[in-house]
Amino acid sequence: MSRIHHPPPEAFELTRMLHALSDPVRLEVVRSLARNGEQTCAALDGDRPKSTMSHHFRVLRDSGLVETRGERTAHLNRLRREEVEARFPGLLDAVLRPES
Amino acid sequence: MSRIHHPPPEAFELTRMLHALSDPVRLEVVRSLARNGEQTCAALDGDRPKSTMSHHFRVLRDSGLVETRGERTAHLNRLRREEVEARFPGLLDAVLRPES
DNA sequence: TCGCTTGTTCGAATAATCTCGAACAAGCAC
DNA sequence: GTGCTTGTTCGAGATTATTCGAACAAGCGA
Repeated sequence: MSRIHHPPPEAFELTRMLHALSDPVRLEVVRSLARNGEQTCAALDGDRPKSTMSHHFRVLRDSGLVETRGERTAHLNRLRREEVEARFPGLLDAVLRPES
Repeated sequence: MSRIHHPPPEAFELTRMLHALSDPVRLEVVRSLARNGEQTCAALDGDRPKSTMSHHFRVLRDSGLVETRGERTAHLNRLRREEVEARFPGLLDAVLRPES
């Protein structure tokens, strides 16, 4: 929690979001969130250190792709599908195709 | 000329292409090519040094977004629209929207 | 309270990217 | 040939990303 800030859709920047999506680890996280809905950070690390994942989640949050809800001790992450779709229509669909 | 290689669509990698698109200069180049068709490198530099633009064009080529045709002394660049669309449907449309 | 769990933050090392001047290659005109 | 133009390549510097251990904060249960 604390200084976790989520930008409003008007503040989304395309290049920032594309950069966030251009990392294999983060892209896999986004796909898992799209497939399985809300998940904790722990469920999404691929045996990677927590500090590494925390960094990736921060990049995803700053871009607007992910919202982290600090419920209880475990944080829940969700994909901001509607907001991203409204701001950059078609982008998520293109990136989430299984064969991509 | 020389070692300019253009990957076939099967070799396109999504993360690589997203990274190529995540730079403001390169995104502007891609948009200009989409809007105006084939253009030389000189027509696309924004008063940036040639070596800088050459670097960006190489990133764009390696990702599969741009094809450079070495006709005469001036090289012509074109957006590989159909190939990108076939490999990652919807991606270019999403990125080329004017309001993005 | 103590211990356990989940994530964040800090700091540092490593790696990758971006930028740009200088030198080079190739085509064209004269 | 010389000169001019267009781009590439090389090299270096500066900036930014990525990775990860260590320390920290906060919630929950015994």
